[in-house]
Amino acid sequence: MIKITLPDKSVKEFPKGVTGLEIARSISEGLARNVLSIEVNGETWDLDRPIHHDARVKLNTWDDSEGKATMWHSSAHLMAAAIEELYPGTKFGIGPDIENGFYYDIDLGEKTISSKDFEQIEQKMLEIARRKEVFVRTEVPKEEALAFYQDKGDEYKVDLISDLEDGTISFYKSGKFTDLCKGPHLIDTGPIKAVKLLNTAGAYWRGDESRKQLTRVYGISFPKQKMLREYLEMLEEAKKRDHRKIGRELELFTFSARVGQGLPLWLPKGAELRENLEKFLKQLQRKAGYQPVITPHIGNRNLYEISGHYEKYGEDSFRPIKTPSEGEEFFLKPMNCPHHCEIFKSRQYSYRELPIRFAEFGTVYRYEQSGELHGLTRVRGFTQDDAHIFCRPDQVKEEFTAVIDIVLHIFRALDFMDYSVQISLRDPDDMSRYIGTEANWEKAEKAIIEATAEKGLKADIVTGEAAFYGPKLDFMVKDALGRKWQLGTIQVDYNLPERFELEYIGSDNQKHRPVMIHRAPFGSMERFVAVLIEHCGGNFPLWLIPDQAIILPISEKYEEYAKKVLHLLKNYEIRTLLDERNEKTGKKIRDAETRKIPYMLIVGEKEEAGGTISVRKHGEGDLGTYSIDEFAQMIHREIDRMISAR
RNA sequence: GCCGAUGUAGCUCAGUUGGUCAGAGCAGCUGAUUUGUAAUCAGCUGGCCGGGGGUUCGAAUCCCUCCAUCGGCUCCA
Repeated sequence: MIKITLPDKSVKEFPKGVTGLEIARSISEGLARNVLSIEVNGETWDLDRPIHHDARVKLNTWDDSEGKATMWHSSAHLMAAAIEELYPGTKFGIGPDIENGFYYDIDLGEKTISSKDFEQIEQKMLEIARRKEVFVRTEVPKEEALAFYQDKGDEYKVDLISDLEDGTISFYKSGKFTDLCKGPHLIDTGPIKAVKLLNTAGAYWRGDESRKQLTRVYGISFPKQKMLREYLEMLEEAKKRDHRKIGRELELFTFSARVGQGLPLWLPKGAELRENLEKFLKQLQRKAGYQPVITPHIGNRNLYEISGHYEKYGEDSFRPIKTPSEGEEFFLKPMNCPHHCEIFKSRQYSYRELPIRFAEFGTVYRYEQSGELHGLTRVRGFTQDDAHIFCRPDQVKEEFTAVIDIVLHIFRALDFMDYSVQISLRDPDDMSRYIGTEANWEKAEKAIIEATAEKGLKADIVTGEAAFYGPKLDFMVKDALGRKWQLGTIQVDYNLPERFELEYIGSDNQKHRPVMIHRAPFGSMERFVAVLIEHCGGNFPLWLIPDQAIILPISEKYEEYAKKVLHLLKNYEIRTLLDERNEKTGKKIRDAETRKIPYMLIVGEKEEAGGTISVRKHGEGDLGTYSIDEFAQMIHREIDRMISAR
């Protein structure tokens, strides 16, 4: 007998060799019907794999992410099986489960596959699923596995197996389809009741641009048809929050092919929104001891040779601008730091003056590959809410944590609580990608890790994601469709101060090298606004929104009174519009609701007589009658509540 | 940049196999209406069917090419 410990700490005895399915059945028939995989001492196993030793186990159902993963991984095999039947000769790459569903990378040779073919594949998948094909695990020696795929002519699998360690290699077979796979899988294809292929994409073999591009087919599956329907509805809902759609509807920004792709044009409402954000941060920065600086949009080639940007990005970036007679070369600035370094160099600093904090909403231009551009989140010209802190080595941690505080303050003010934090370190196996010494990198990475821990932030540590001059702490947020974007970033840099030979005079009257902290709490205004739009669905916080209120006169008769109210509210610094159109009140309300204006102020006979306004709140409805003063106080209180740190 | 898809009025979309196919709703303009918490009525304007080239007696529709957009891949200072 062996002892099996369940998640609730209860211990049950089973005969040696008991399987997950048998454990589930011993608990209840219902669980046995719904269980998808089992975790044995933290490792996910097939339900029919015998357990020979005492173990902690957890039974995974659809409600566990591990259960979904098992389902989706098996669904990837199911899709591959369907594709192999429909398109004989297809070669298969990899087919994992992902956060929402699964994909399989396939090579169809001369054939192509597109969304038109999806239905046929889905039908075939369901047909196979209904047969309840059992997933059979077999283990074979490496040579045998290689021979199998060499025979089949599938060079991708051969490539995969060649990289595996010698020994036995596991295969899973269900029906006619056999696949190299370490598992685990469902018992059989039965639980897969609903499938939907979502899209296709080109994907380089092993993520390497220089290798062949395979066709990646994305799909998702569910144990119930209803769940699929709900998932598709959810996707539709998410599309409604897409910043590109809302940006157009609310007239925030646009693009023009004539101006150039990836170059956003901010419309008046969008510009006002952005200015409100900038004002907010400028105020915060002034309090935190930042000094504004302003630098030009281009810089001499020499500047970027010193910073290392030229070597790193010169060839892949915009071409230089040349002066006609002197033959000088200038680049559109890709970053503000080199300019700020030169500002620091413009005079001598004492250790007593540090830290020096230079802040600039600096617009930068980067060549992004055309296929990478995406609304406001990935553009070729954007404005960073940039600042560079030049400090003494002993001030790094304190300055770093102070920046974290600013980022978190902003996130709170915008009710932006669903973010993740990532520490990006260098790739120790490929130091050629970076500038600077080992010792400097170690110091910088240590500073970030310690400061982050001190602030109690739970950060994922990712190697190989650092900037070329230093490690980063990034704040990431998901968009409406679940894609992750980097917003705020804080970077510790020992390298650029060396390259620019930055110095300050220490208490010992000697020259010392400062440390630089690069930081941008929003990241870029463009990307931040994009994510903000999707976060609030265009219903911006009251303090930020361009138009806070709109006056809706019942008829032309009350226009004079409406103008008086408008004047009063403007004196209260409430951003107010007046709808003077010759329309019925219902229409004006509908339009104001569509424009997502927070407050609608209806004025007619009653209001004019009493010197009041009828207040309707966006998305909520009639709030009743207020005096102008009362309303103004209410607005200001609401705003204060939002922007004061909670 | 690569793979795949898409491109018809400002916006959202119809347009059958190439042959009155240049359409609708909203928006806009002009009038009428003087309006009380999500759409008042009527009339009108508006499109080189993304650009260019080709096939054809004839192209929004088929082919090539360029541009832009969308979904991924790669990249992201």
